[in-house]
Amino acid sequence: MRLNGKNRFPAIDFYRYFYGKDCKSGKPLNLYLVSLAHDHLTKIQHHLASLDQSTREALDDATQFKSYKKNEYLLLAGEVCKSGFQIVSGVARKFYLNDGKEITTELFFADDIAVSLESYTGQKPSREYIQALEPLSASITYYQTFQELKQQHKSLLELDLMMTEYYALWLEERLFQFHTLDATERYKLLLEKQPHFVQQIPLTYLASYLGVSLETLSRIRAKI
Amino acid sequence: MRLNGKNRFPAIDFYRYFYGKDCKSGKPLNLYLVSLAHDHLTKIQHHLASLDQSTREALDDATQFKSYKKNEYLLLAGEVCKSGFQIVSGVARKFYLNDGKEITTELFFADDIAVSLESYTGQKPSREYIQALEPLSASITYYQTFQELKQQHKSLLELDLMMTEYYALWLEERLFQFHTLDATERYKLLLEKQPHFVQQIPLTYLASYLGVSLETLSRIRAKI
DNA sequence: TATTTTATTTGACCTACATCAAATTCGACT
DNA sequence: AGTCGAATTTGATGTAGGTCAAATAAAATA
Repeated sequence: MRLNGKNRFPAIDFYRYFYGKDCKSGKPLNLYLVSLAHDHLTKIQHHLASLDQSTREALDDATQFKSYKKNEYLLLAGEVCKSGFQIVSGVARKFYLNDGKEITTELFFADDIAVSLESYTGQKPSREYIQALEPLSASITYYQTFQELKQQHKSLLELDLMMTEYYALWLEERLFQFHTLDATERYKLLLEKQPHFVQQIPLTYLASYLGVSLETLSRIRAKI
Repeated sequence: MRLNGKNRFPAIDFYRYFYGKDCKSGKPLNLYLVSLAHDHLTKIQHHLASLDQSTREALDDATQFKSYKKNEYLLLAGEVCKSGFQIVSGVARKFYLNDGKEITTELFFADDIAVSLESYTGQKPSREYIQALEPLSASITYYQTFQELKQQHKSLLELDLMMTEYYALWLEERLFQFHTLDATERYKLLLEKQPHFVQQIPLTYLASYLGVSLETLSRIRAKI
């Protein structure tokens, strides 16, 4: 699949976690990442822009489109995550089951790449589900193929490293937020920095993603 | 610095996050990683073992030892994390300040590699501190040097990717635990799987690492 | 060994948030 | 428009764990 010249593996949501200040006090927050993630994404963009022609073509040729209906699963727990899904359009979520309850850990929008890292990197059964929340189309790159491509094109190996670093930074940021912000602050931050999350994601999933109960999130919204 | 043949960049604590069951019920836990991290470390070990001679020597030559006194900082907030620290002996912690309070995010033992990822990968001022908790010696590899080595030796680029993946998996596991276990369960798990943490780390830091107050941890210990 | 300092425990109280349950609003479909 | 089911809100109540303060215990230093 080719997108003639248009960057692939690009944005991973450019605005995600580009936070600058504490939403409670309004004063600069002692924030872990602040603009870090932003810089890191810029780095990735640059890297992508400077991929040589043959690499880009090899990469494009290795991918294919696939469409999913609303609520359809891109990945089921128990399956091996044999490919990475770059969202072309639509919205998806990643979640796991604990004690019979779904815990949503990540939300995916256009350009984001959805994988279950543990399953993908180890090629073992996933404990996570990836589910389309609305009709969705994704460009798919198979693990096996990408592994081979990385051997042939060092720049793709570098790309993989950068994206993994980015994910790790994102996880650090998430941990940071859970440790330092209360539910209201987390919601306000989301509202400020990723308003599309709030607009497009059903409350249940949003609450789970923010680590609060549905009822509490509802009260928070009423209060603000 | 050479360690004639002995693997470097190795363990990162082989037993870390190799959990199999729920400490509350004793029944198998719907656990995210279970043996995943273990497998991933095995993969890293294999990769290390199969580095070719020239690569290993280049790597060894690029490192040097450094010793730190108790409470001395390997990295201060505000500084750029210009190197990775592989602990040879001693114990260290990573923490940041929030609202004047220290939040400990990671504990390092022999063979672990201590860095501030955001600072290291972006070569920008760190928001985290890394501090020796007792007399410590570390083998140091400079960022700049390692970047160059990665260009010359693809296997080191692959190594970096694997280690970053490992760190991301570790972060996922940590998030998982915070979402699914209460303070007592987290402590019990730590006690079961990483007893050396409990033995060697002062309670204050341990509490912070577990995300509870000092007093609560003290009560948990009294209760068990 | 006595004395100060630091680490840990214990107690009393409080708050953010969960849980359960009922009410309401919103949408989809006939 | 009217009906059914799902999503969201609102209410009442419970609790894990935080905070502040005081009491020990342990460690360091004179």
